[in-house]
Amino acid sequence: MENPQNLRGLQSATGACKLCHARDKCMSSLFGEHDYKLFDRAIAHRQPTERRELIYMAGDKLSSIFILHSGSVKTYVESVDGDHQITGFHWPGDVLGIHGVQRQIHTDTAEALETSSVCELRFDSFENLLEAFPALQKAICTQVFRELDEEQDMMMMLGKMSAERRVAQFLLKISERMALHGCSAYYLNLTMTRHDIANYLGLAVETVSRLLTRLQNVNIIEVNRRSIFIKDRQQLEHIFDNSDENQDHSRETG
Amino acid sequence: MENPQNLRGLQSATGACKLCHARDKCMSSLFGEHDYKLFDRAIAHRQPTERRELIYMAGDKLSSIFILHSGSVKTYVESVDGDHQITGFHWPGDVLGIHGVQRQIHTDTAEALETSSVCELRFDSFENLLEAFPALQKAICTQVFRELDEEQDMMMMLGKMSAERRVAQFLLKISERMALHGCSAYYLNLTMTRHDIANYLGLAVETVSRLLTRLQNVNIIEVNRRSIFIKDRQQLEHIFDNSDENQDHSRETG
DNA sequence: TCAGAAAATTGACTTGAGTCAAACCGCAAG
DNA sequence: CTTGCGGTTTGACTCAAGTCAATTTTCTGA
Repeated sequence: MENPQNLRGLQSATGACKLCHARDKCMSSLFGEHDYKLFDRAIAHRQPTERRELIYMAGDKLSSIFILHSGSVKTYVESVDGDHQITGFHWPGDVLGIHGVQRQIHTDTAEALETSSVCELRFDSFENLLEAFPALQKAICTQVFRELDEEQDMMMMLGKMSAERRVAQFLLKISERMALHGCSAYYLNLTMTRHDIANYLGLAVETVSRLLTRLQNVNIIEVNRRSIFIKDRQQLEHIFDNSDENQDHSRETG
Repeated sequence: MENPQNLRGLQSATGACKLCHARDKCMSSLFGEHDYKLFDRAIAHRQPTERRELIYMAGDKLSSIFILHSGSVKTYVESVDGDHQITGFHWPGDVLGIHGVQRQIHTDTAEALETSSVCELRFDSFENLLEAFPALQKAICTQVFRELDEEQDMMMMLGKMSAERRVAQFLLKISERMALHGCSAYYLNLTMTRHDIANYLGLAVETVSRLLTRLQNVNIIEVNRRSIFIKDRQQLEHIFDNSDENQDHSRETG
């Protein structure tokens, strides 16, 4: 197996991190000057991944983690019967593959939603990786705990929220995320299909479609296929946290 | 702040781990002879926690993690509007509080379902804790990644499964867990209310109740309040993974 | 030992969201 | 420019699961 310090292939990215547009969102920014160079050297760039192509697959041996450089990605887990649940959408700076890092087997599958590129951080064992990059420990920890938090939010959503509320939350989440990237928080350009959204939110496609048009009819958003313009963010937030004052206790609260 | 090596209070547990009945399920068992003694010394026993009492609360400063020694516990997260989602039920050997360990703030609340006791592992910072107990790093990692996996399963359940399937899965999960503890895998003695179960599964109490009686009527289980006897495990598994061959694609699969 | 509260069950009724089916739109390949 | 296909929307209808309400059972504490 390779050593993190080794360069890998022709496309190794020495110095590339310094120029990377996503640098401030990437964990590379957490390294000091010295470690940073090491890190930069250990990173390899892959050929861009096309829409529908997989970056890795559940069950695969895990020998790298990936940092999304550009594009967008969905991750999902599969159940026995071929059904699957999308567990997250990802944007530049996000780390992919962390989930399986300890058992060295991917537990989820990562699929590009559009042409995307990832930086690959190879290692032969998790322990060695952390030894080679002590600064990485904190970064990975942060990432893992963030995922735990996100999954908790998700459970709350899937267990307790009405369809309308889910859609509102979804739009708000994307909006916030876009803002983080210096993109408009109001003009969203979705890269996932309605199917993906529906699956992620635990709804039927038709329901998502209907709710989007309903939100359009009451002048909260403007929908045009994959583009969504948020006209009245306040109302959207209101739907998210009040959900119209009824339906609130529609499910058991323990 | 205290140091992990310091004993804490009169109830410090020197040697107690060696005698603990839950030892083989506890992370103390991961330590070698030397580290083990240190660990044992750093652990303090608390007064037993009564039913409905909290072990810790979301938002509290986190200065310990807890290992459940006896009894059972539920953890839940709260949303803005006072609603909450139960994120897990816990049994002896389980580690509680890991979730907030990095930010040093509890993100969930742990409440005893019956008189329970926990072992407390105090520390002033996560880093110091790991320094003091290098062996702990792996144990905590394992725990964290297990939680990630469990939350993924949970998302799958909440997003995709019919009510009947959820209940079947719930019973099977409890059954497996009981078996791990040397208890019967067939005779379950639940410590949580129907409300708790309903909340956990994202259903209404009435639905849970009805499904349990339905399963009883078709002779798969026998229900008597909190006691459930699994008469036909195979059928139960069948419900879980086939869910009657219909309803399978009731929700979008992306 | 008894009263009141909490938990659990059951029935009747409602409804949010799913299913089925048809039509529509827009891009990409020929 | 046409055709096809994947993705999206819309309408009509159904049903799983929720709500409301009443009753029973069990627990708790004075």
